[in-house]
Amino acid sequence: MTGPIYRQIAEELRRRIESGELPPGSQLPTELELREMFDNASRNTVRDAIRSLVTRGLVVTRAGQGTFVVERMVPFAVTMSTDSVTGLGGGEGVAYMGQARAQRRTPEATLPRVEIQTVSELIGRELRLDPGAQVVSRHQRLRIDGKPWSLQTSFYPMSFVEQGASKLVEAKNIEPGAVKYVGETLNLKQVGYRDQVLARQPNEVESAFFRLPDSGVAVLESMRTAYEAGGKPIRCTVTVWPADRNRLVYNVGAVPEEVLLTVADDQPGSASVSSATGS
Amino acid sequence: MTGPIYRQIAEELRRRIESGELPPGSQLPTELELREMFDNASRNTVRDAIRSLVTRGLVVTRAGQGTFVVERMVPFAVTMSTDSVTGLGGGEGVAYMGQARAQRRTPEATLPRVEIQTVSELIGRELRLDPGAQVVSRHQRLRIDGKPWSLQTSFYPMSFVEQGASKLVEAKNIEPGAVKYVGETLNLKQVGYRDQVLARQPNEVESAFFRLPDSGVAVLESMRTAYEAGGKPIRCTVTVWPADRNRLVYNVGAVPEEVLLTVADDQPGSASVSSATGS
DNA sequence: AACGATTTGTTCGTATGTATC
DNA sequence: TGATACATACGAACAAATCGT
Repeated sequence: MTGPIYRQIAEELRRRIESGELPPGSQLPTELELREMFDNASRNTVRDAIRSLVTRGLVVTRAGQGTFVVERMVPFAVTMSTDSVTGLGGGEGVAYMGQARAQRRTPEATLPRVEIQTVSELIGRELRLDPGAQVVSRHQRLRIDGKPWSLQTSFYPMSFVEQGASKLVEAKNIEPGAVKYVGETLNLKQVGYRDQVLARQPNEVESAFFRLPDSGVAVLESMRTAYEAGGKPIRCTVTVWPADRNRLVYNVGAVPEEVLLTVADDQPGSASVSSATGS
Repeated sequence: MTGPIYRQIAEELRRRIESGELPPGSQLPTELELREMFDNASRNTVRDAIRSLVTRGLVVTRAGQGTFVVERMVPFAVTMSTDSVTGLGGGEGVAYMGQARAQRRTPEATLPRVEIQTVSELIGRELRLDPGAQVVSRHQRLRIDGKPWSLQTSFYPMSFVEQGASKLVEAKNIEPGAVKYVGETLNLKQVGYRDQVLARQPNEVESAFFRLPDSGVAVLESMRTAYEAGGKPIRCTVTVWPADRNRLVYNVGAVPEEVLLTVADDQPGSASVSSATGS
């Protein structure tokens, strides 16, 4: 056919996977078997083909065992906003909102690791602080059913601590919720927030914590900046999830209640695949 | 050190890139030069190291030219929701909202490619249609400044057409906006929507349209389901963007106006990198 | 616990093709 | 046209992980 050999092999395997001939969880032929199947191509050529499937997230390789079609777990729906039902006017721990909605699963968080840092350029712009200003960062690792789920870091202006919100620098959970605590202590009420959502490749720390394979799985990152009534930013929270088992849900305006309780249980990409077919 | 040679080489190169010693756009040493730099490792070993950097999105290779540190373009902020300023109670083309906000850039869309399909399981669940029901799909490709930007497909129940919204099956832009047209024709008013955001590896069509490299760049997908006052879904829109040059912005509640107009111009991952450092 | 068989992972050498300048 | 640089392909050997005996 056309194109390099490793690509032809990869395409053929992809066809068999997507047709269901190689169902999720099943083992691919070994590299030696694939060699024979494809005109005695070199083992390295077969491995190039497999590598391209790994990068696309279609298969995983396990040393000593074989190569397997990925079994996607049920994606977890993280509710990021709900106008109608919850009516979250101001108070509660916005950063924990999604976690609290863990349907039928039990979330747990490590104690926060608290640091006082010179603000980065990025966070400084969000919190509208001068370069060189100090911020409190509170970092947590969250798990669901014991499995790593998200990494989260919240940044507050150090001035909040000086003005009396001293619990911010304690490495303990702030019980009524950090936003509520800051609101009560400093008389600041959260009236809105802005989420910036992006996807990127994981860094080393994230790969290790989430136990991600060498490649193929991106992470979703949300940077949430919360504002008080005067329009001043109160805090900035950066949360990172592995993209293969999470989706972020934003409800805007009136959304039927039964939909709000729905758990997403489909395969990602299905919609666009069908829509994009046939240039 | 520890670990395989190609990993050591990759780590060393990554260090030089992130320290600024190899700034964005600069050329890496050639494979032969890298061979000499790293204890006369095999050229294949050097290539393995570079490949891992490509997969992480740190460098790109160009045949005949060399390997270069990636230059990220300014990420485009796609506004997905604004409660306060725009006050989008119901009408306007929700799916085009983000595009209309193209700051200082000129968006253009292809004419819609219209198809009548049997509904997929995924879309059927969103639109609450029975299996086997028919839907109208309207597919568009959007560009900004002539460069590919997003792929978008909207699905409507075929019953809408039978009830009089005949423009839905015409391969032309619906001028007042499709949602408005449906609303006026069928007396349905959009009162809310639900966005599901995920990230995944691009499929073939997407890779081709967005001209994505073989690996390293994920796509962001948003599936937006719009609801009318009775709680019935009106339409479902799936939009896909390349993740390396877009971020989705959700404004909830009161967000200061000057923030709404801000263009994001930072590097992704900066926030979490600093926060995650030091386990 | 030890061993062998199987399977993927790493590393090397070499040759040739293709893109770019 | 030639030189340079990455892309593809092959063969070979040994390492490391896994599993069953």
